[in-house]
Amino acid sequence: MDAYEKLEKSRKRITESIAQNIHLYGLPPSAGRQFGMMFFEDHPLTLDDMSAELGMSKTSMSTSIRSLSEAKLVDRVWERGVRKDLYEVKDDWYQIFVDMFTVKWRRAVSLHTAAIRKSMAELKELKKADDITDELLAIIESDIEKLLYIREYYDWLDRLIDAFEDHKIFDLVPRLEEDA
Amino acid sequence: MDAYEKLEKSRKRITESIAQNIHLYGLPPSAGRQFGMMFFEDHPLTLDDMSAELGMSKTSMSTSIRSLSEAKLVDRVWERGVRKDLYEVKDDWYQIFVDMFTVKWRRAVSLHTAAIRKSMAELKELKKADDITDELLAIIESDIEKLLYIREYYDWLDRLIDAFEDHKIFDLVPRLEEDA
DNA sequence: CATTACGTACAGAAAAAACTGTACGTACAA
DNA sequence: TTGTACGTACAGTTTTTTCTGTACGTAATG
Repeated sequence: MDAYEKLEKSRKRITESIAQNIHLYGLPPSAGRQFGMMFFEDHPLTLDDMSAELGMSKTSMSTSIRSLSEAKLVDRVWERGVRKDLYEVKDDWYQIFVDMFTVKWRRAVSLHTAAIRKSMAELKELKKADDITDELLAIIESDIEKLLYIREYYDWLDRLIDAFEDHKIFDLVPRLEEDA
Repeated sequence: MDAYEKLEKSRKRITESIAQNIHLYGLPPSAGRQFGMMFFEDHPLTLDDMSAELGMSKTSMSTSIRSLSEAKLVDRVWERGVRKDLYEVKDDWYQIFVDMFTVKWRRAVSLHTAAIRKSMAELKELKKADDITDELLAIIESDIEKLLYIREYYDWLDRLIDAFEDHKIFDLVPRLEEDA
């Protein structure tokens, strides 16, 4: 094995490690491979570059780069005189984490909150109905209690997301461990 | 639609909302449905109960309850005189979030860190070889820089996980919003 | 001891997700 | 205007995941 192959092997291990864990970002392994490969390239790549490098179809590159882009792991960049779309990985992994966390959980909180609001309204309406037995009323009250609890939880989650988004999290857990 | 159906509809909305978002916990929608259903039941359930309630096979219940258990969303409980396994959802959603976060990311950090250590050692070894061109050496140095960066990032992530695990996160983002 | 109830391993079926090639719309170039 | 290069929508295929039914090991019961 020559030096170049050894280098490739070293890179491949890291890339595969990323590929195996990218599901934490809601992305398939191939997107992780794409990200890893781009991470070791020091310049923006076109879809054709990626296609050639990974031996996958351009269509796949197109769809997965969109996923990577929506999860904010890559940026589209412009270069004078280049007609093709160019992409590069973001270089701030802390910010990548924050963005992923924010995007993914904000959406979840939003969907859940909407569902809770609707169901809560229905239950309160139902409570007023006059054909309600005491037994059923107790269940309704119990469900309302549960919804109040999870609404409170989602409020906490929302504030947690804020703490990431506005970087307050770095006050609690500093980026750099300054050694003496 | 009678009152009971209305109640079911209200519950179903919440349960479906959970099912659609449980992928954030690395679980399939059906596990979310299972969790949601159990959330509204006020007593522990057997696999047969779940099977009947969700209209799915007992085998499926068994496998998905294991996933829910590993992700620490449910607990197995014991009841005198009951031979069947009983499960109930954890009632502390804040702790559920913390556990999921901890379990999922700790594993990722561990795997990544191991990969980085290996590749780093290889690269340092490779640097010493005498058949290395200046060009290749520059690439190796560059890769080492990159690995140093992500190692630092994973160290931060590890400390972030600590902050969740030991509940310091609740100092930054308090559980209860105490209003005046 | 035999019997019964229970959970799950395993293999196959069904469903979902990822990937590919073709075809088309758009935009720049000549 | 015509031609060319590009990205992606879409339909079909492959791969992966999820779900089911059968069969078996284990433990409690009589």
